[in-house]
Amino acid sequence: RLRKWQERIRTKDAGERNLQFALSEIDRMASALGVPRSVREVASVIYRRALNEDLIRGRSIEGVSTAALYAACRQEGIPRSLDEVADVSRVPQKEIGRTYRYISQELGLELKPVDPKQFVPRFASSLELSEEVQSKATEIIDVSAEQGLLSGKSPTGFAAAAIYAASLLCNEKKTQREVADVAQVTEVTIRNRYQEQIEAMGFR
Amino acid sequence: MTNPADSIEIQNVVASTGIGQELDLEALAEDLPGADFNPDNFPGLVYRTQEPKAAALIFRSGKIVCTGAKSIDDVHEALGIIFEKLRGLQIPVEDDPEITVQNIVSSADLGHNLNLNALAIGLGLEDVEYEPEQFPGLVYRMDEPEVVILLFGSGKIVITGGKRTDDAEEAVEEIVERIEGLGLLG
DNA sequence: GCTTTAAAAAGTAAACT
DNA sequence: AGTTTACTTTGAAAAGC
Repeated sequence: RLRKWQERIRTKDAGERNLQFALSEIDRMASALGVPRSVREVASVIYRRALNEDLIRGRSIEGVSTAALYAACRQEGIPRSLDEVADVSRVPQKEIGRTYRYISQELGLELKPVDPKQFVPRFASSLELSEEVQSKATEIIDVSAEQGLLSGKSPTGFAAAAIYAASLLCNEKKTQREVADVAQVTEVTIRNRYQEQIEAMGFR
Repeated sequence: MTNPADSIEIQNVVASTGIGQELDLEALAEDLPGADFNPDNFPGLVYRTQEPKAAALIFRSGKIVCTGAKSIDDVHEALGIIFEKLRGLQIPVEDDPEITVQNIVSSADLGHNLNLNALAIGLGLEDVEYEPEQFPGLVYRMDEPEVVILLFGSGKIVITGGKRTDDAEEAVEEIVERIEGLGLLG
């Protein structure tokens, strides 16, 4: 009947519009975060998969879009923290985290925990630190993680402390506040992780 | 050489029951000293017992949820106190209402630090949630017994979701076995 | 899904002194 | 910088939006 046709067209249009909205949101947030086009494509694929698996029911399109982008960044090895992603999304950080865990589980993404080392190049370059500081920070992360200090710790805080320590060791000192600001953690967290890492490195 | 199962401590028991009688919570809030009732926030009336320490959510239907008790005996004791209080208010309460344990939260100590990163991969990413950016514990959903275990870097763990006292003990034995099998227990 | 209750684990954070 | 308080996670029930 005519009504059924109209309804089908309406829902098809609505679905199409929703998909377009989601993809444009992914694009907007990805631009704001400065992630490469390849990551946006991965995010779009994740979003479409979530759509096909009917994972959006009961959740906001914006939330799933943001979570898909967060997951894509991780999958591509250039993670953004939930804080950073939340800054460019209109969905609260808590919901992004929950939605990420949900789609990650349902789609079987099986992403490994974020490696703090993956934050080093980006944080260090926005602090205008040298290549030398970056490799020192990477070494500090490896050594302290090897000694079991990473378990349960936030990867951003862990990376921030290592960068702070490396900047001191390489005579390119940045203050705890400066590092804390780019990593979006507190100075207290940097101080705490820094003490443990310095000890693990055999300094002090 | 201490057995991790011996370190198990029950931290909280959640149980439900009912008195088989509808209640006027507005009136009950007046007659029960210390009762909290904010129907705009939540439909249940909150009543806390001191000894044993527990909190009860009392509903208009006469159904009651008890939480915060440290043992199943404490749940029965706390609910017994509440039943008597209600009878004292001339409210008819069934002779001995059936009490169903819904969840037991326990803590334990495996006695060794854990490499949660290695554990996440070893236990299988499909059964594990480990997002240290959001929470420091690794969440592991176990099939048998059907419980959820939170594992921390210190080796301390939380077992929840079980309904029987034995669930925690079986879960600890099972998780120790699995971690040892992976060569990840100190 | 949310609301409320309780308790543990450990990390992070904010408000004070 | 140190302390206190509080929030993150897990699980379950209750009645109702």
